[in-house]
Amino acid sequence: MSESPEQPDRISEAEHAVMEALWQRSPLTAQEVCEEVCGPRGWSLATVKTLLSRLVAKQAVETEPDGKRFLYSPRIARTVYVGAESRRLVDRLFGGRAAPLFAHLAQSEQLSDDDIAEIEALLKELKS
Amino acid sequence: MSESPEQPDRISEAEHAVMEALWQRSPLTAQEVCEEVCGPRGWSLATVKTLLSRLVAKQAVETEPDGKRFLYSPRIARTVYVGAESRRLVDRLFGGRAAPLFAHLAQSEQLSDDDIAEIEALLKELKS
DNA sequence: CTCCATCGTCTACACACGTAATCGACTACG
DNA sequence: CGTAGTCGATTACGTGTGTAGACGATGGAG
Repeated sequence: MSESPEQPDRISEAEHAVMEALWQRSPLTAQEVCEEVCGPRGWSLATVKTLLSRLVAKQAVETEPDGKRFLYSPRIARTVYVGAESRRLVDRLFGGRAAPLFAHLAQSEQLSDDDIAEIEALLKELKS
Repeated sequence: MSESPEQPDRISEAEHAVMEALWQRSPLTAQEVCEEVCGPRGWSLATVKTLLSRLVAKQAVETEPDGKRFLYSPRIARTVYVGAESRRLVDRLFGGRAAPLFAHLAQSEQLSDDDIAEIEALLKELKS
């Protein structure tokens, strides 16, 4: 069989920071991405360029030529990424069930009153 | 100052599998850990030995001599590990707020009816 | 006492990741 | 037209990780 499943390469932590910038606004040049992330993470432009290349190789980002440079845009939606990562965590730590995760967050007091209110509202909505 | 903060080394994915075995039952010998995990992951005993050493180095596992071999036990509680990992995810993907995670799970239909019922019960409890 | 099975330790090696310098091509200014 | 700046591509290098073989000590069987 053709190697279709193509389990998409994982996006690393550093790469994720770059993705966030692109999810916020795109397309961006490498320069612009750097303006977003180099400060907070203390990176050089070279680092961002490397990360962008790797993301392109991983097919997580696509390029569009613009004169002599490239414009970069995400090729995978943030929701998809976030969903996959959440699922990974839930699978790995909670046997695939979301309720124990919730229970854990609740018990360890990582839920604020606002969170609880918000979740209640969501629940109500879900039941209708 | 003495190097107290000692941000504990991260436990890698493979190491985590070993931890799960120890959390389920401990103390165990390397041999016994292997009986638990080597099959499913297709590992050799040597691999488990390496992972156990690294976990000892990371102070995530402690040893107790038993004749010529060691018995291994977890040094960090599963709840602590799970809490830290959950927090990491929530911080990285949802700006530290748990409600959006919940919303995401709900929207992507990763919540079963059972989950919802269970969470409702938890909520009721939280409010009392 | 001798030898073998077994234990933990050491060493190994390829690949991913974080981080960056360098290089050859090209463009825009003078 | 030449040259300085900028761009992506290539190369680099240390560390962590996945995976495991080799080795020296040692305890138990005979």
